[in-house]
Amino acid sequence: MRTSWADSVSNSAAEIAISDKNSLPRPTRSTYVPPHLRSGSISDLSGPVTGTNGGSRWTGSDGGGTKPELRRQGQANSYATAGRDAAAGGGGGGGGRNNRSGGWDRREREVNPFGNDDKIYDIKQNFSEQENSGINFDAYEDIPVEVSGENVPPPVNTFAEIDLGEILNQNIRRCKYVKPTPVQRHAIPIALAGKDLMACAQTGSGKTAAFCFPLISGIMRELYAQRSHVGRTVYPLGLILSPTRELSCQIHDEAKKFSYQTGVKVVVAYGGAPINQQLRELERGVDILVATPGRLVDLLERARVSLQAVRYLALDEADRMLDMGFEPQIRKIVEQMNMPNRGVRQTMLFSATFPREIQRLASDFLSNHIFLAVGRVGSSTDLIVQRVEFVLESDKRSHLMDLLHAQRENGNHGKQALTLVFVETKKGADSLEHWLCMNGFPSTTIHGDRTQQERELALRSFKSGKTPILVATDVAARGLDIPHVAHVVNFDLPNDIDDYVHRIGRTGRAGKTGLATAFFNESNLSLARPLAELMQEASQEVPAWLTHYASRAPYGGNKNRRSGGRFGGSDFRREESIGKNLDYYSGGNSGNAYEGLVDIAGGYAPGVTSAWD
DNA sequence: AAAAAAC
Repeated sequence: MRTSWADSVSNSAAEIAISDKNSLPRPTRSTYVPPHLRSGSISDLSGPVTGTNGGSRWTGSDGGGTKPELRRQGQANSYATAGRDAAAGGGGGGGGRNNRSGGWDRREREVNPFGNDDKIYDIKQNFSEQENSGINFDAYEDIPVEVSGENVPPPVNTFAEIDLGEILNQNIRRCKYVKPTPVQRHAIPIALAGKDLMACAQTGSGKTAAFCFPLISGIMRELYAQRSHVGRTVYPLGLILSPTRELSCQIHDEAKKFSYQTGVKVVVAYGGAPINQQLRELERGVDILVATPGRLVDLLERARVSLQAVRYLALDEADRMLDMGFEPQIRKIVEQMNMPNRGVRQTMLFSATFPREIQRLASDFLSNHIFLAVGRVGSSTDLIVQRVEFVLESDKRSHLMDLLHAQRENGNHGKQALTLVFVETKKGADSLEHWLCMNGFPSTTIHGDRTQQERELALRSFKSGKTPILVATDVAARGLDIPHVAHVVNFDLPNDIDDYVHRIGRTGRAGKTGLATAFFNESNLSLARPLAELMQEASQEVPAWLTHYASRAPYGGNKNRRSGGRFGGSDFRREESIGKNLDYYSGGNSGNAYEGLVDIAGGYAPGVTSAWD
């Protein structure tokens, strides 16, 4: 029984894959060029992407003066053919897409990220299993959708409608995805059409796959986009950035599953871990680089990575990536590191929340983008039961203890359900964790003062149930897909309602239900109004005392950018054009499949989405 | 004020 979108493989299988990665046999020379390609002259390398001298894309100095030592693999005929080769386990079929990876057939070298769970070939046998794969798709029907922008491609209802190719389809089946989630149904066709995209979708609704599939598919399709390197500099074609190391790892793990046997190589780079291993991995070739910003800048400054060949840029948790703390770094990476300009590359931004001012800032990186919002009110799903309790600072620990005791007694055979406890500070995390352990609740903690090793150990220990309580700072607030989290406790509430949305989104994933409890007191007054509104929109019970605090809170005091208190899903261009009494889309919108608000999934007539609008 | 992100 699975609860996660991509991590449909059992934890143990995933761990095997991780440990195998460390013992992978490596080619003795990363720059090996197979004999049949050695005769390839440099003039063969002057394609649109790989041409160092005449190539229009590479205008930097990387190749200047030195003789470029580019690898180029045989042209693929079609990836469908490669897929048959791969499925048959056949040896080096000439021209297969898999040959991209370095000229020699490395399929046997590729760790199967699905481990022992790889049973896709008997589709019929697996069909009933798929239907029970733990993804509750019914929970995603009736979902309001807003799309704006020019020439929006229509959504699809099945993966079969999307021409992703046979290999990707096999991986989709291996992941036990039966049909696309709403964000996937809309975002994948938009991305495949080459459009820039800003996409808001609820936590846990399958965003990673929504940007990974088009990236992988696009890289497979582009015959001229051959992987290459100049000296020790590698040139990824796709770049995926995320705000935390653990999230980058998670995206990498999922992307590895999606790209299995496609020949598309995914590499991850993040701080806190020895750089040498990451460098070696990069040297072996990279098509899609998943990274945190700091380590990427390091790699760029060492000239071990160049962004000149990037055709796809995806920012996960994009509003976080563009907030005050990250924006300068992102701007440096995107604007000052030889990355092709917007409009040349394709840019996709994903998040569950998208404050209007961040949308405005993000438009610097986008070219005529399509805005997509998929989700129910509040962007907190109504799969999560939200509770708020008034708890004085001094009572928080004993109150938490009461909750944990009750939970243990109600739980399965006295086993503690996985509980994620968010606190404000790193010190507070350590001290609460220590206190819980002293009081008989096996706990661990994850925050930025711990070593990366400790952080990853904590996460594993929590996932496995060894320490069923994880005390965390906001490092764990976004994106992490931890199956079976039954309860999120906001021991300390965040100051920003968007952070609250992301935190509680660690439960209630993949269509499963979850519980979120918040401890509210007088130090959280600024959150009273947005929290009350959010809960009300999600049809949650709002305590009278909270309504009271909310009514006394000053208007506009918080940076609630939700006009009318709605879920953070509305195109800032639309709002601003309304404000200026201008129709931003007067020219281009007429040909749209959807104009304005259309409920595609729910079967409502247009205009009946007022509750959400 | 706090958190995250390179060495």
